[in-house]
Amino acid sequence: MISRVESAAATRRALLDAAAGLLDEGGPEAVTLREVGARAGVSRGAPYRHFADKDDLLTAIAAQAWNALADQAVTLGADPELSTRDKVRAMLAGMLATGRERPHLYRLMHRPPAGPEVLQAAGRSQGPFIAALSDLVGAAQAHRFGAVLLSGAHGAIGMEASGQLTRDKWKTDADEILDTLVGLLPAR
Amino acid sequence: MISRVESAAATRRALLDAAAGLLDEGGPEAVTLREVGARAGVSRGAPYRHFADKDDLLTAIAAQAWNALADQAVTLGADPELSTRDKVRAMLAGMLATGRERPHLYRLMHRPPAGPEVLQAAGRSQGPFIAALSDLVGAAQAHRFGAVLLSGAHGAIGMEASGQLTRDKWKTDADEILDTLVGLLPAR
DNA sequence: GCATTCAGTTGACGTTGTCAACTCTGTAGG
DNA sequence: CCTACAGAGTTGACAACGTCAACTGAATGC
Repeated sequence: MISRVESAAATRRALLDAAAGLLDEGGPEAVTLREVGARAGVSRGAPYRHFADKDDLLTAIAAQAWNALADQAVTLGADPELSTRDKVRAMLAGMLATGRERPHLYRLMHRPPAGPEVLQAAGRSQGPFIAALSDLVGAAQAHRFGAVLLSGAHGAIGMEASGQLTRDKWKTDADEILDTLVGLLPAR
Repeated sequence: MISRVESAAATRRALLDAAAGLLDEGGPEAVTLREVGARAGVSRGAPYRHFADKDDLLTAIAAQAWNALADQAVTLGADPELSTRDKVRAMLAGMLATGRERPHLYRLMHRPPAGPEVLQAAGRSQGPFIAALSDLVGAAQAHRFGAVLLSGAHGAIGMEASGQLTRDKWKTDADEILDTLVGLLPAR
């Protein structure tokens, strides 16, 4: 038997999935509440029972994506097979993979201004990152290194997405930039 | 006496200025062709005499902004008072200033996918940048260094704009990240 | 002087986000 | 078991928007 709250939660998930799918397939302008509702099997007004407005729905998608990245970071941080340096590298590579496979979602995740919901989810993904860096460079330097690494990775992903970072022009790509950035860390 | 082509060019400029102003003041959703026309003193249909559609108008604004940055870079590159390292630093600082003072415009400049018009204007701004780096690290390494520096700067600007790079959380800011990045270059 | 070109206007249409009123159905309280 | 309620979902309506087609008018070239 499906209770009412279960059914409502399922609809909410269906709406999020539908919107994320439309975003991936057709970019931001393809995400219309009417089409989101249709894909989720409900009407155009149904989303307003679960989200304040369209922006709120998009924010929820961004937060969800950040949380998925956070889960991945937590898993990587706890992996005993990986060196600390490889953990850092893998966390940045996870961001790069999102940027390449789901560019519109990636851009949505960095849409300003980030609300508290998104900031918290993003912060959760940065916890294991800082922890790994603390192992390598000490707690005092971890934040400064982290900011440089994260900025570099985020910038490379963005420039690659917009078509500005091409191997043709720069003789390199985002992967190599990640290598260079991680290479700044002491090897331990 | 104002000829017809002069008047048309003036209207085109007025449309660009109006759209850029609306973008700065109210973000992307504040840029409506109706309001752009009103600010430029023409009707809602007038923009279609100068731009294919709204997207084309936004692209023109992005290209214009890149060209302004390119002009600045050219001037900096030719400044005999500045050390090569200071030139590089100043060029990146120019990007940072745009990102802080006109965040919506900055985001528009990096909107994917960048059309040829935007790519060319952006490339023009990168010429002096590469030239300065060649002075410091040699032509062979200039591109690889340039990609890292530009990625780092762009990422820091973007994270600051979205509210993710705060001194409270990272004990640093975009200025210091720029210093760190430029510090990677040999001092000459 | 005349035809032409082209910037600019206006009316219209489809799409979209959003609200208000409505229906319907589990669920809680007696 | 019955009733009242809460809340998920639907539908009609509206304003705003991008865009097109038809139209106007004036500067330009011959």
